[in-house]
Amino acid sequence: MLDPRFIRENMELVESRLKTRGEGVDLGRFRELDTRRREMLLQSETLKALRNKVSEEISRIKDKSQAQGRIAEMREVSQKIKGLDEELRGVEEELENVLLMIPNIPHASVPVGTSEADNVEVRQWGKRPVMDFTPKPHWEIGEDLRILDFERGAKLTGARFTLYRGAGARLERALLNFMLDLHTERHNYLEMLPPFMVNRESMTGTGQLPKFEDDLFHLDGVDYFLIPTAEVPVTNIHRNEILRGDDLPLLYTAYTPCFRKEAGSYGKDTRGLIRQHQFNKVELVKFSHPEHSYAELDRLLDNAEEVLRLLGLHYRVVELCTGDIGFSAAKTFDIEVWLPGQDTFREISSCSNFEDFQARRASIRFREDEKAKPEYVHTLNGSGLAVGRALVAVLENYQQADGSVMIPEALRPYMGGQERIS
RNA sequence: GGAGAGAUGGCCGAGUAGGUCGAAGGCGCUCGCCUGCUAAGCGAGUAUACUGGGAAACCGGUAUCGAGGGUUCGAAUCCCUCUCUCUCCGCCA
Repeated sequence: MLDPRFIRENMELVESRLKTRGEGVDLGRFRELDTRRREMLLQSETLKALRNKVSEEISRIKDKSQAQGRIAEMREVSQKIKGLDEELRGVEEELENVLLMIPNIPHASVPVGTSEADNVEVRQWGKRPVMDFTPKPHWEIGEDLRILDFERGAKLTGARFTLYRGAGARLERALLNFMLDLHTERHNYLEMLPPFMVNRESMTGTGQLPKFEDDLFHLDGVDYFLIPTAEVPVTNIHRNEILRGDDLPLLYTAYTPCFRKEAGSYGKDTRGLIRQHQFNKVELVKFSHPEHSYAELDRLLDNAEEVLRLLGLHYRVVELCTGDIGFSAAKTFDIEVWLPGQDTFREISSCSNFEDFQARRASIRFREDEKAKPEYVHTLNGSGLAVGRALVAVLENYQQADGSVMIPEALRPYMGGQERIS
């Protein structure tokens, strides 16, 4: 959520900055409601001040029969207040809804663009593996080795669900343990294991709601949602809290499955593991001092890249343009891993600084020191990494001419020393 | 799922015949005094949000005692609903 006061005072600026996202945001409604709200608030509060004053006078009168006139008067004042407050509540509710639907303002450094095509490549690491045979896509590798079973996944649940079998299941587990160990032991993140379903407040805090309810799985009978990313529970750990400035930055990592309806992606990536309704992810989340959040973003991105470097996987880093960054983000870098089986780079991590956008929604603040006023923290997060897609990358990059797959050095301790899947 | 108890400020904890309670007291914290240093002691201060005025320092108003409604001139205190926590029973990994 943007700061309403900031919008009020910088209407044109906000409107033009948001326009670069490609969504026309009309702030006229905001201005109308905001003005109306303050007018009504003033009226209501003036009457309340009067009532408080007179009520206090009444309390001092011993003989209440002397106070009948004023009591009657206040009865009317109270009626008026009640009416005003009711109307005010309606206005505030609508204002809140308007505010919750306004996306974050992109950081000044974000390249302006309208689509994915305008994203800017920042760097590449490693190079494409040399293969003297035609590389297979991972779904073929997985089926041939009988470690991925798409048909039975579909039987058990439906499209976009997969059964991992044997070494496939273990490879997935190896990857996520490897990632968690790296981030906790080498990068100083604190491991969390949060609930995999959360309530509406949490989803609103990070920005999934109210705008993207269609993308979420909702439980029947209780108002809970399956999390689409660990970002939601982990960021909301500190919802409605005031943190100590000394404790910042807080670095958390968490493995969770992620559940997404992928509404609107019908027909896209229908084969293989790329786009599933359920996938595993190791997430990195930071609560940062506002002044250091961009330095923290660079570090977070590097922490995520480190996973790929240790796995020896070729990748590139892309800076998303204004037209492509997410609703809540002020700036985002994607990491895309090379997939020989598909002859292309595919997103495997997305690292963002949300600045105070989520912090304001979720009311996550800190005090610089004991005396200081609370300020909003900056929240950041990034995948470190998407485990399913990492498995895809391993299969496709380490496939051999004979159909087997070499296991990257770094993962072997997690595979009981196994060097190859065949 | 059944029965009961509870939810007050950073923490602990008073406050139920409704008014002077944003809320006693203690702890913690901040500043000052004092002691050669430390501890102890003494004094003052110590919530948040919105809002009006002001360049600002700051001054004023309103709200907040789990959340939401109700009764009343007036509610932390009375009534209703909900949420959460704890205890016991049942069920269960």
